[in-house]
Amino acid sequence: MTEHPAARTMPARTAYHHGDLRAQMIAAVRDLVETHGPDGFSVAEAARRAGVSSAAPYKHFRDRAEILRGVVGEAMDRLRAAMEAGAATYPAGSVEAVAAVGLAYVSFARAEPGVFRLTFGLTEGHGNDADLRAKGEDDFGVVVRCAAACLGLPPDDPHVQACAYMLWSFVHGHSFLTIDNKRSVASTRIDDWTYLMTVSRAILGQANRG
Amino acid sequence: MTEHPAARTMPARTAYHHGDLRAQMIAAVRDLVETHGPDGFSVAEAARRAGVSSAAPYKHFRDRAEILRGVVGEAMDRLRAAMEAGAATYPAGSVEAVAAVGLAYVSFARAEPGVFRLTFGLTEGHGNDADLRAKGEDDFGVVVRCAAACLGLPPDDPHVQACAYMLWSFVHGHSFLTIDNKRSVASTRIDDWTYLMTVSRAILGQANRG
DNA sequence: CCCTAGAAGTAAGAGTTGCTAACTTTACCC
DNA sequence: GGGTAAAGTTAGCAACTCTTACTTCTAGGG
Repeated sequence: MTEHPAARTMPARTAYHHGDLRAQMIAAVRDLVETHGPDGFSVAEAARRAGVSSAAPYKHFRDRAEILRGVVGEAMDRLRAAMEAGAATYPAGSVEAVAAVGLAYVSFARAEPGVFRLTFGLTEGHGNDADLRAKGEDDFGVVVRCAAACLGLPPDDPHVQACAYMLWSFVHGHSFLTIDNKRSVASTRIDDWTYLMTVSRAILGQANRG
Repeated sequence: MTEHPAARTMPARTAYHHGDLRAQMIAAVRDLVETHGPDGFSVAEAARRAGVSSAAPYKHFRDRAEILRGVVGEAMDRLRAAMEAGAATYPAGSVEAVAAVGLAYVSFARAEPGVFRLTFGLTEGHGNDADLRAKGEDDFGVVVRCAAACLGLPPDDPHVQACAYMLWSFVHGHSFLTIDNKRSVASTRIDDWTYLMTVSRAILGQANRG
């Protein structure tokens, strides 16, 4: 799916065995993370699934952590795409568009809890990675733009930034509690959409109507 | 600190070498998790730090996961204590008390990001653990009671539950984004206390003044 | 068309880890 | 004191990460 830097230096698709082990490794790891949890994967097992020796991946990744970074980067791309798609289903500037972005976020977490947890949980090694940081800002940018459109303010307005951050932490927390099953602790069964609409309205309205 | 079940079956403090390897293991793992990240610990290294052979821990824990569960359980106890202490610094029923609970939560995450991440991130193996589940409900109970007092409603009121859940997901998300350094993505530098007060007021006020 | 550089793979191995099995040491209780 | 059981030890297996040295395939220039 995503085009990787390696595609530049490589004739793409015409190599020793696969020609595209990097992408296949990422896919395999994504699968493993999803089925066995974020730490329940091994590069050995992923290599096995890709049909190569356990040393082969090290021609494409420096170490285990870099493989994870690859998975996370790809996930962040997909998350952003999902958020943008969500926003696009409602008129720009509407509260619904904001809520839809949140729904896309939560849906992603629910659909791929392992990858989601990995993406936001394993920031030990790759927290300083410039590439991932940029992707993170891109993701946040979607929220910011929606909030800005809704509030009728420029995206760099401090109020917009504050609102976007609030929305993000809300949705992020909700996502985590959902996949951690902590949600059932509260005796209420809240519908995602109405929940997100309520929250979005509360946060955005607060600045608007004041 | 915390009294463990093992203390019952054991003469406590008068054994082979330590008499309390279980607690020392938990402490060692907590340290390792804090310094090397949630997956950057090994039971071998923890045992080494405790001054015992790498097989010794298995007399007290079934496996690696159970050690983690021990650390998480202890952390949840401390988190609850911190939240209760926070609430107690303001008059019962005040919005400040609610915000203080949130501040305790965020402070805990900031002080022990590794343990915090472990507590809420590693729900793969021990998500079904009854003990941890109970502790999680206890933690949530603090929020519920504060919200109930603030709203002047019984704790089992659906509205209280919904508000408490909202508050929790908000604070939870904020905590995670904070320790993930995602916070600096937003160009605003928000003070924790005013942030939490704003949020608490918004969520609780919404039902109150309507 | 060959031949060479280098990318992409393999096999073998060092070192660490999780966990088990079998044994030993210690403390308590009668 | 002797028996019992908890709490520790050593030894060892299988698996994993990552390295080194070797092989194989492909692309591209002369």
